[in-house]
Amino acid sequence: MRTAPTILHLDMDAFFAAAEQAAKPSLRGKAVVVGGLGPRGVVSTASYEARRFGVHSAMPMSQARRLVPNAAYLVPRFALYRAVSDQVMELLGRLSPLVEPLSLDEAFVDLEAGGAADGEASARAVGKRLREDIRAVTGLTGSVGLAGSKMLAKIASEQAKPDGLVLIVPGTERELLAPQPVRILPGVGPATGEHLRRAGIATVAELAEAGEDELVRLLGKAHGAALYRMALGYDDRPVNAERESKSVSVEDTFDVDLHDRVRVRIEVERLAERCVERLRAAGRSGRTVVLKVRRYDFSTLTRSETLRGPTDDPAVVREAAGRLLEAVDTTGGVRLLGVGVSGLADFTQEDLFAQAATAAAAAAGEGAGEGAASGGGGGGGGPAADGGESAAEPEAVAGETAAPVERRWLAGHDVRHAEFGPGWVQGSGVGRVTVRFEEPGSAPGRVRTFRVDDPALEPSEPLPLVPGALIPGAAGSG
DNA sequence: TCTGGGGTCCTAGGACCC
DNA sequence: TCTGGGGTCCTAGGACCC
Repeated sequence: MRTAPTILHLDMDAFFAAAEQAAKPSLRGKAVVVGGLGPRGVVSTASYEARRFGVHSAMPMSQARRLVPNAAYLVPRFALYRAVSDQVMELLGRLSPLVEPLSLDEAFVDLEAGGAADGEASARAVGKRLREDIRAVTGLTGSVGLAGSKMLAKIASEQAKPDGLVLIVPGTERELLAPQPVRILPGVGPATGEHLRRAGIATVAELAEAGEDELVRLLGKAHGAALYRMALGYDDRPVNAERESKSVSVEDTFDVDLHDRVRVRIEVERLAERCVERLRAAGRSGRTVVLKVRRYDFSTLTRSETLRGPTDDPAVVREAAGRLLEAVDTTGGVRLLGVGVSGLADFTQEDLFAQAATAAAAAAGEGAGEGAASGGGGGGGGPAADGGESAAEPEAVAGETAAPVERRWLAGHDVRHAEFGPGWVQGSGVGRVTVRFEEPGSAPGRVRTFRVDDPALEPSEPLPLVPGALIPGAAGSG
């Protein structure tokens, strides 16, 4: 807890939907819903225009379509959101070395650590300037909360939404929180809220009155104690810029339930491979393999197996996941499968063996020379040291690009036409693809339809939302 | 056309060790 | 032989968040 409101929380407004509206001028001011478009999709983000009709995150897409049949429905384009997120995080990094991203569109910043602000006036000025910079660089709006703690800064940004700034003056926390419903506190969701309601606790004031012992009795040791402190407005968690991920997982919900055991097995193996790809891309390895199964009736179970050492070997993870599957009853059908790896390390067991071998060799007085790749902090992604296979990667891929693969025109994705220029796919089917020709910063554009195999039409990368603004990592840094 | 995907943290019981 | 406790690891599930 500090006496100056120098913890900043930034939350971009309706981030995915706003990014799509910025990318597609014809959607500005219109209801836009981003999420899964399959039969079992849910809403990721709805634009404020769509929220007015009751659409919100996590709502089944089918329900959203009933509420707003005329909205634009789009799949998420994470490459675009990540690029915009990088721009925003770069701006935050200019304020302080202590930036803690919570997701693509949210972060805490410790303004004191950066020397950017030391009191109410300077903090407010920094927040105001940040919002202006974000708008200038990304074309999007973000809301800012400023307070003396993470919890209050987050509550402040929520109150600031959309497109605002709220500063909570230190010392006023308790009176501000007291009349609020308990659900305002982070960590109080539907279950805890209901639990407390049944105990006659509806507001933060009542939470504080109940006392720590009572809350621990109701909710358990950690949760009860944490909630009591938060109810008093007390929160001294530091902004942590160095959080490392603790697990990696992938999962798929199928459009229709899977019944065929062989098919289930194949899907599990595919998921294991995708999971390992992500693991390796992050330069990590893991010891515990987790299989997740959601059955036809939505009942969900997990089975896990801890290996003797960390691995990033697809075969090892695939086989572990396969063993775990054998112990699961899938009669009735499978709705979702997932494979995850936790117990992450920066080294694999093979690395350790290699290290041990190197050490042993060194001890034996042999190869004193260069072997010592390892070392502590190293990012060094290098997979196993042993000779072998490394040559195996690029050429197959290179060859494939040249071949005329069947192109799929994904709704909402960017394209470029040799004659008409940049646009995006509005829809496709029966051999035709409909494109709207517009781009960030342009006037709303017109629609044209082409044959799906029109050679003048090609997929393209997302364009910067503000023409001319630099997307970090795209061109040379400068 | 009910209910995504990627995470974090906590609890609780059993095994095992001291 | 009985009694007791503490700590750590593993597994499974649940709540919560974006």
